[in-house]
Amino acid sequence: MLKAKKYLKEGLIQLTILLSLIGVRVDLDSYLSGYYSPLIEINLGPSSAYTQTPFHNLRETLDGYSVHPKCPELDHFFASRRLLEEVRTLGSPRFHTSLNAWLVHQVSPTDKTGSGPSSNSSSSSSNIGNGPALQGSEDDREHLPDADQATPEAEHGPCSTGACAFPKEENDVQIKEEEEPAPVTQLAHSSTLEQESLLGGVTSLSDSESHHPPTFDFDQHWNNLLSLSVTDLDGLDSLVEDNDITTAISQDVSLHDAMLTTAGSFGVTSGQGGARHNTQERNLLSLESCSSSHSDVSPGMALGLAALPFASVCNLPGDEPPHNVLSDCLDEAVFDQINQLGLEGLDNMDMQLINHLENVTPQVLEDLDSDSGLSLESSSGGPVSPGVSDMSSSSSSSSSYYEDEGGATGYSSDADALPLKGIADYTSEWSPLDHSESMWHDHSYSSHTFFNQPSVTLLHKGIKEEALSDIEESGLHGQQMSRDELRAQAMYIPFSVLQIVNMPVEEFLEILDGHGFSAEQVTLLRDIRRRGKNKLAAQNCRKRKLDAITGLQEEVERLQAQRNKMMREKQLTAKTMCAVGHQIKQLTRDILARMRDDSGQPLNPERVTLQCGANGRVVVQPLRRPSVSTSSGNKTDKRKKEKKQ
DNA sequence: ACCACATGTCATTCT
DNA sequence: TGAGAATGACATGTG
Repeated sequence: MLKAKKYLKEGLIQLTILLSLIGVRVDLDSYLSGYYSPLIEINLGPSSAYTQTPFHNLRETLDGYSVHPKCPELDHFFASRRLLEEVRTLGSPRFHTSLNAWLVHQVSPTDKTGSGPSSNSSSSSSNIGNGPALQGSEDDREHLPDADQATPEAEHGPCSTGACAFPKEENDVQIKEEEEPAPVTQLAHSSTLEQESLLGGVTSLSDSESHHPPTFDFDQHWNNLLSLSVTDLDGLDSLVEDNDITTAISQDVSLHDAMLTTAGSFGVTSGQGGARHNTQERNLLSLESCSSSHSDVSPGMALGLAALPFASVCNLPGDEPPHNVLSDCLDEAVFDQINQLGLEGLDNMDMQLINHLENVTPQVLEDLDSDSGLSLESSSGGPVSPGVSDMSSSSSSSSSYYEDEGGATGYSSDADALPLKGIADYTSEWSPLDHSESMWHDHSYSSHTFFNQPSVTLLHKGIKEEALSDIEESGLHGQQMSRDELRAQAMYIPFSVLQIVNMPVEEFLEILDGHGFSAEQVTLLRDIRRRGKNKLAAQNCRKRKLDAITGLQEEVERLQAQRNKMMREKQLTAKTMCAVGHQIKQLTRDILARMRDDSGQPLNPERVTLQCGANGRVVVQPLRRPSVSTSSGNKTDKRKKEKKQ
């Protein structure tokens, strides 16, 4: 019954489309709002049609669910999605691809045998080689009672009808991913062909008997469009695990449920459940670890958003339940559409995605989080190392050694990865560790080689201040170590400068109080920390200053360009006005030359002129002599001046 | 030697 | 009230 209802709606939609092609608008909102709600009209002129909620409308919904308003990735994501939708509608003005999402249910599970409907690569063939695309829909509409029988037939693959010219579609999803860089051009191409085929379909509706069995040309056509939608929804399609089309249709599983049930097990085929699920959850831990405050984002969601342009996951509010963050904000209709996508090769795609995520290094994730261009805080290990988590977790402070706020916000090094207990467990070892990418830009005081050493043995207590001065004066160590490093060594402070600077203030205060440091050592520790913080602050400040200068320069250029443009427009307008004035004058002369006064003499253009009134009437008016008027005016002015005097 | 630039440091103010 | 961020000014090293 549900299938029949769907096919009835399909027929209605297709009828609506047909009617829209001839300029008749049909409001299916009330009809379909229960299933495809809400419907949104896209006014595309004479062929406007009602369509289902476009995905980009989720932006507002997401706003309602407190998605971080400053998330640039999200902005980019929705902006690009909106643009893509606009391009799609431009290229295919008669349909909105979202409308066709549920038609993909006719994709057969037996498509693995090579007869399945192509979601993307078959677009050209189906558009070119096959006749009117609407023919299939017409047949579909005529065979609505046979919809249940038609579905299994469709499951045997549309290529059985001869409509598919690309029989090998086992990895259509992968192909989709590979061809993703050129969706717009492909879309434009397919859209043009689509229009042609649609027009052909309109003209050939009457002779439907001579055409192929139902739906497949049309379905492939829809699938072509849908494949783009699916490409757009690549962050979601991995959440659909059911390949069985009939199951997808009959069970009516919402994506909401799919997200919850397949969270972390995206793409896992039924029956494999457990272990793989855990494995993928583990895989996602690295993704989640990019921000500890977001650790409660569900793996499924994380993966789904990982497909977004570098995952706005990290900016999602961590205190939001996962389904509240995404699934609640997704339209129910979108869920239905996506749920019903019988996507072949989804497992393959998911595994690729998983592998891709596994290959994402913490450094990459850190780069995604950090918007700073400074190299000082980018370490080889990155802040997303487990050590950081350990440290921050072991720390009683809420802050971390690495403050991920963008810019030069912290001394970043592998020393940060040391658990604090390990730091506290000092005896005679320094542990600056690998600072190959550390913040030490001070070419005057330090060099990277010092930090490349895995560990530097602390100078033992026998070394005196003189030794320090000797070291400082000596070329080698004096060049390799910063002043504060030397001072710290000289004062037997068992912490590296990085540790001193980056540790939370609570830890720092505990160390100052609890380790029996002398007053000089405490002062030095405070100075080292202050200088280190200030060094970073200075670097940030300079970066901001440069950015501000750059921004101002760009604005100056923009304003100059705008000024030049306006100047050109002004000149052009002046020229136009001059030409128009000249034309008017010439026309006036012509007209006056053909007119006669009461005595039958032609009007003198020197004495009269034509005036166009506000009501459109043109009258002849005597022309004032400017010399007379000005002279009289001057006389009156002179009189006024005399009166005043 | 001079200059431009990068970077560190200090002092100060503000949050 | 202290920590830290921000920033101007100065010092220093480098090319």
